[in-house]
Parts: sequence; structure tokens; C-alpha cells
Amino acid sequence: MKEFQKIRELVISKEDAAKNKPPKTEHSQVIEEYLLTLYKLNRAGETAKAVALTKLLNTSPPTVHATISRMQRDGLINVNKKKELILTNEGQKIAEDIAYRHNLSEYFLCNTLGIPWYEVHQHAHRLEHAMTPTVVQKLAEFLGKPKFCPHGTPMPGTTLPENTITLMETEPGNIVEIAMIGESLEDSVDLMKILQEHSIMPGNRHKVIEKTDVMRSISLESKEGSSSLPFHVAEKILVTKITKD
Amino acid sequence: MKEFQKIRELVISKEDAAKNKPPKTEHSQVIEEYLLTLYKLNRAGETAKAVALTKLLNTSPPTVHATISRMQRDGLINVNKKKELILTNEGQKIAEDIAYRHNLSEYFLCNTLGIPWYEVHQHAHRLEHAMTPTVVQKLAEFLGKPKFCPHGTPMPGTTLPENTITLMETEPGNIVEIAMIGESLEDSVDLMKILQEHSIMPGNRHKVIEKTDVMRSISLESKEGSSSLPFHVAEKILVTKITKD
DNA sequence: TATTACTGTTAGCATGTGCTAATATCAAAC
DNA sequence: GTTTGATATTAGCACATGCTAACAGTAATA
Repeated sequence: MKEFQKIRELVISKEDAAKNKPPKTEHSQVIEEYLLTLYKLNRAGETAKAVALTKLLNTSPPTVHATISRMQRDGLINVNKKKELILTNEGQKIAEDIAYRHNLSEYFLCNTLGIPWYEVHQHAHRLEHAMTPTVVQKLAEFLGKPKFCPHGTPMPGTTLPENTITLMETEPGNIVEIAMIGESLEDSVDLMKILQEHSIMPGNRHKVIEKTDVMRSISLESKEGSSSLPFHVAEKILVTKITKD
Repeated sequence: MKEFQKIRELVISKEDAAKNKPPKTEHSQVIEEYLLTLYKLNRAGETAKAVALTKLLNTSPPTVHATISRMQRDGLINVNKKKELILTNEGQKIAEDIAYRHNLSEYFLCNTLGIPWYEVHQHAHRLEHAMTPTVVQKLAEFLGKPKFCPHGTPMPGTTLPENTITLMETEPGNIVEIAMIGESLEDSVDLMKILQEHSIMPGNRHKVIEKTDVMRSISLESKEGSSSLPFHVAEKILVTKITKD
């Protein structure tokens, strides 16, 4: 009995290796979270190691270890010698889909339902795992196929303008237009709320007043008033320089 | 060690008994499904026993047994001597909330996104577990606080008109207006599609042509054409008699 | 280089959710 | 009333997802 079981498993493994395995289409919310997190790390240009996941997902190292093992087993990621986690094509495809559902949800919640900009991320976080392909398609049509989420993140297939830089890279005197709030900032509702209160939101213009190394912060000024952002936040805010004419 | 563990559990149990336990607000999707199913059975006037859950949820008896045990432990249901499953106040409250989220989702999917009437149930089934209270509230406002789902199920707090009867209770010659498609029918997309094709949908009028015991079916006629419904379906369709004048 | 600190892994455990097979219990019908 | 059929329960298993404690390995730094 057990022998047959083993043999069958071996056979299946071989078939898998021969990529006869139909890729699972449904994944648990946990796996979807891991995929999305890896995807965001990639997009932010950061190397994705296990330790990053433990921090971002608030889970213990052993749990992350076990989960990424399953993800390897299921062909969603590969791990190289440097222990970096690399999305497979399959994993990448799924992650993009989740990101799309997330951004579409945010757009809907913000622009259709009027839920505050600073908190839509939290709600979308739940919805993104519950949208069937039909819902995604119909919602996208209803919303007019938006290209950016309310925080400026481009939907998969869209990119930011070439001349986009981080707020850190600007100089006092520059006039800048906010392009995108880095996704890593969205997790803090408190921070997002402050950004909204200072109208540091995509499309709005601010003048860079000063960058002080002692305070490690950048101060801005706009019609709405002045604000001060710590460097670690400024690094995550993308802007375009406006050459006023 | 183990001793202390036990003592602690006992103490906690006492506290629980003394209702010092703050009722959990978040429940797993599985538990939400069980609650919703029990709620629907209640509303349909059927006694809710474990075996009904095994059928409706397509799970094995042992799984249902284990799950309802946990639900008892968590104060969501009680089981009487007849083995009937009774929602506690807490369980009832949560179930109503889920039903509301479900019906609101269906309304949105059908009327805002234009997803076909016959399939919205399936999509709502996913969404209902992913809506935060804020989303529910804002969506309800956006939709104008609808009182019925697209299949005619009243939202919690609303009821059908007094004079509503099942299609089974009508007589040949009666003109009826469809009020509600019983929720137990919604699980079959194929059936729902047929109902839509024959415009057996809330608000539409049909004339009862005949009830044949041999065929165990009722035939109807409307502007859209004629249709025939088996008794077990007719039992689940609620209508109001129209006294044409 | 040696030590420290970070990172990864293993062992061992818990809980929720699923299953089959076997058994117990209860209701209905002969 | 005894048998039968429906229902409930128990035992035993699997897997996903979480944890802590302990250990191993790698990188940073004194």
C-alpha cells in the first residue's frame, strides 16, 4: 500500500518535473500575501530575502521558512545561492494580478465610495483576495480602466513618467508635483493621514524649502501650508520636477 | 508546567462562564459560511441539523462535527437535545451581518457592474467575507440603501409583503408577480440561468397555466413566452397574487 | 582573525480545516 | 420489538499556518 503510494508520488514528481503539472490557479490568502509582498519588493528595487518577509508580514522566521518552502514546491518562487527569493513566471503573473485587484479596489473605494484616501489601502487589502476574474473585469470597465491607484502606483502594464525622481533627490527651490506615494508607506494609516492633511498626494504641487541633515528632514510648502518630511519618508515619495514657465 | 497550564485554563474557563470573554469579532471564512448557512435554514423555516450542513457545504460529517464543536465552544451556536443547531444572539448577529454583506454585494454586482443576474451569487459569495464595516456602510450609501437583493431576498430588517405565497400555492389562472427566488436555488448557476431566460425574476408577472401532478411541474406563461417549473423549484419561489382589475 | 550580530534552519508543538473508516445512537418501519 | 437506515461520533490521518527554543551559518566589525 504505502509502497504504491510512494511510487505514485515519484511518478507524479517526474511528471511535475516534466512540467505536466497544471499550475494551481487558486492560492490561499497567505500565499497571495507573500506573492504580493515579494512583487512590491521587486518593484521597489530591493532584494527580497526571507528576513524582509518576516518584517513586512509580521511573522516568525520559521513560519516564513515553511511558507516559502511550499511556494518553491508549488513553483511560485525560486531561491538562489544568495538566498534571494525570485518569483517564477507563474508567481510573477499571479502577483501582478493581485496587485491589479488591489489597486483597482483602492481606486473604487476612494473615487466611487468616497472612503478616505489614507485608509483605502487597508480595505483593499481584504478585497483583493475576494475578486473573481469577472468582477475584476467588470469593475475595471466601470471605473474606466484607470492607470494608477489613488496613491499613484501604476497598474501593471503602466509605468511612471521617465523623469520621476524621489523627493530625496530634489533640491531646495524646486517645484515638484507628487507622482506616487511608495507602497511601503501605505501600511501606516497614521502616516498616510498626515500626508493627506498636508495634501501630499499625487497631482499636488509643493515647493522644496530646505533639506536639513541635522533634522534629517525635508520641508515643503504649498498653497495648503508647509510640511516637513523625514528623509526615510521622502525616499519613498516619487515626484516630477516642474520647470515653471 | 502542565499543571499550571491546566489551572490557567480552568481559571479562564470560569471567567468565560462569567462572560468575561470579549466575543471575537473576526471569524474565519469557514465559520462565516456555517453561520450564514444556518441563518438561511432558519429563515427558510427548516430545522438546522448537522446533516443539513454536510449537504449544503459539501463537507464530510466528521468535519461538520468538529466545526460545530468549535462554534459551540466560541459561543456562536447551541445544540439542543434534538441535536438542532441554534444560533446564539452573537451568532445570529454575525450571520445577519454576513447576509447583509452578501446581499449588498449582489446588488452592487448586478446593478452597478452589470454582472449577469444568474451568476452574481457566486461572486458575492467571495466578497461577503472581505468587506470591512466601513466598506459596507459606504457601499450601502452609494447604492441608496437597497431593501432587497436582486433575487428578492429582503435585507435584514426588511420583510416580504404579508400576502407572499409560494408558487406551489397558486392555482391555474392566477396571475402572479415574482417576489423572491429562494436562496437555496441560487447555488445552481444553471438553474438560475434558466430562470433568467424565462424572466422568472422579481417584479415580473406570469400567468399560472397548469399544475400537473404526473409531471410534478407547474407551467407558466408571460409576455416572454412559456416555461415549466418542477415542483421542488416552485416551492422555493415566492410570489404575490395579482388581482387584475 | 575573532567575535558579534544577523539570518536561516530544525525540532517540536498548537490549531483549524479537511478526509476515510469504523462505530454508536436514534428513529422509522416491518 | 427487532431490524434497518439515517445520523452522529470517534479514531486516526493530512496539510497549511502559526509559534518558541535551539542551533547553524554568514556577514560585519572590532
